[in-house]
Amino acid sequence: MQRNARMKDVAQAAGVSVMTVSRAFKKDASVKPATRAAIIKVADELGYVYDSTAANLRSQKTDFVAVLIPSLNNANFADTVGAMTPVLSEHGLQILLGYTNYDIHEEEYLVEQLLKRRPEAIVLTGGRHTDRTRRLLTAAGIPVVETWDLPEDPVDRVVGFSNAETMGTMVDHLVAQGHQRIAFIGGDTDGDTRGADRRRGFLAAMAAHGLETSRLIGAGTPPISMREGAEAMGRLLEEHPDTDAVVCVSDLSAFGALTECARRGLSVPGDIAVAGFGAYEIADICVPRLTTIDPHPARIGQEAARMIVALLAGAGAERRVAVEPALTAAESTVRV
Amino acid sequence: MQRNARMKDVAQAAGVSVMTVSRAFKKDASVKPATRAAIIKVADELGYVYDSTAANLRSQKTDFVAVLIPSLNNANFADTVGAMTPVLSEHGLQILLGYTNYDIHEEEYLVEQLLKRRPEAIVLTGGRHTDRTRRLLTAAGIPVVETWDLPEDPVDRVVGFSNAETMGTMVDHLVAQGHQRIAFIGGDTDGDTRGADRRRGFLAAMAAHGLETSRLIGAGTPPISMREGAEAMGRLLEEHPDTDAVVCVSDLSAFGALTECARRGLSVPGDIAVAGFGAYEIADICVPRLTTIDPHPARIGQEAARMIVALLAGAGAERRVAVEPALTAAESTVRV
DNA sequence: TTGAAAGCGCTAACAT
DNA sequence: ATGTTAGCGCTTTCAA
Repeated sequence: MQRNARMKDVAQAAGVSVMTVSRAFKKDASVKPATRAAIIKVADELGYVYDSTAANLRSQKTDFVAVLIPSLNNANFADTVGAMTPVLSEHGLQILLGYTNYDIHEEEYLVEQLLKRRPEAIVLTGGRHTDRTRRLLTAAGIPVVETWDLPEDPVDRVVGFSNAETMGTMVDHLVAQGHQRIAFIGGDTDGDTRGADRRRGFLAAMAAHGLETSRLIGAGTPPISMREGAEAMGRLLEEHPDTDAVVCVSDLSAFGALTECARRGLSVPGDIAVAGFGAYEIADICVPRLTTIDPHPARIGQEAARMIVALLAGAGAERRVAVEPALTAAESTVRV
Repeated sequence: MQRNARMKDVAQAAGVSVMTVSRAFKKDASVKPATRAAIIKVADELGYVYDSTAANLRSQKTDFVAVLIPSLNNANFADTVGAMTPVLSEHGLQILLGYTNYDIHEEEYLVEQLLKRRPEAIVLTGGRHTDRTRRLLTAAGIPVVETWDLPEDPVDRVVGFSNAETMGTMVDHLVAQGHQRIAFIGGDTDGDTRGADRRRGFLAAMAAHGLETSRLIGAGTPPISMREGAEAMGRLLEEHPDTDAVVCVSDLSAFGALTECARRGLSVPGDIAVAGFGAYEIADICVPRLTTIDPHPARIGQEAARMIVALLAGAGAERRVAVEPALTAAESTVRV
């Protein structure tokens, strides 16, 4: 077994031309089955490994799809990527993953780096980017899909939902449960643009109900952890002891808030109702179960991947696919 | 701004040769600053984007490091990858990530696919692979780093710890707390080889203490979710009501077990002690806090990345780096 | 400090 | 069903 066999070596050993080897490897129907079998056998013996870097250059196709998410360590985004993978893989496409740490400048850097790899398409999380990012994306001339948002002026295509509007559903639910003095626990900065949109949506919905919007607790720099959620809950209970419900920017911070209540001997929802966002697994198993909003992360991924496959096949695709989030009311806000 | 400018176009527009443009882009000191500035300016105006696919082929370097993890949706592995990223990125290396769904055959497929992309090195999770995977890896002639395990016969290099031996620490701790009738909740299959190693380690440690090893609860196909942990806890309490402690294969299943106790009105650790594995954030915030083992996922990633950087620089590196896990005793197993 | 020639390992296009 | 020729967009190498 010789090191670093090339297609040429396989061709020589099999007594055919390089082109025939190339065809045999891409399952071109025009290669005689016996010839292909012989080639595959020889290639195996030589330990030949196909070199896609050469194919990429010659055919001007990399079969890469660049995907940018805010964080690797987030079940929601993992679900979106997880749902994209089989759809893309089925069409020979491979994901080139990057994570931005919730920073649009980091995103700009990554977009620049990834475009050099000549992906066939690019998927972003969120609808807010630097001007330069937008320029780079537009100039790249490939399908661009923004997800987890539904911006007014998408770069190209969008699959997602309005984080702001969705909060209206949550506030409506809490108000219907009889809550009025409702607080919001979220990030201090707009680094997590989706989190910031949720805060804005919360304020708008409260105002629409004619409710006071002073109970805004900053829990730290996004993403907000369980611990930060717990700390914020502590501050909320001290600064606004008469609060009767709290909406958290995610289920993780909401769970942290729950634990703080447990440690203080407060009953949820008896003393205070707690709601989250994201439909993480924890929401459905913690005690009490968390009222949350399911943004259907896997559906977003699937739709985005389908869109890309269609566009790369030269077929059309909608510019805007709305994936409607669903509120799941559970024990943490519903008094029995 | 013209579409698809090449280096040649930039060279023409700047009135220099392609080679000078190439040098200007890689910050070759031999290019006169003024020349470089002019080239960068022209490139910008043309909307030129460097094409690494061509460079990859010619220089036989992709600057890719392939990294395989069992699942995207796991904070432990995300931490490992997250710690590798900055170290590699600093040296111009980019991660090409794949996930195996805890399946060594899926791993084999991915290794085969990824090697075609000609990565400079490859990082795997775990020390158990198919024979073909091992052959492919060996033949690739690049640094191979196995992580999250400490196999006897590594393919090349290892950074990790013994999942089996680490369980000894946990059993010792529980025994020291006065527990004897200790159960284990883990996967039904060996798909998660690390989980299976933990189960084996648990059995060995129990035997070493002369304790009964019949309380093995299968919680489903790995990875074991919170929900499966809760269900398994339910079965454990029914089948072996006199159990006084339970070790779970991960903090996630352990948390599920905790919630089941809470729903049944059982006190932890008063009625039964519960321990996990992984030092996930939840272990340190749930009520009661979980006794767990911190395998230092970030340290594993950092060491693996450093090893790769060293090897690619032609420097030496240890074949075997042990990262010692640490037990954190907390409320869930310690009676006050 | 810059340039010219050659070529990385494949595949498109055309030929037979 | 298979082969020949040319070339993808860079960088290596050698030269000046």
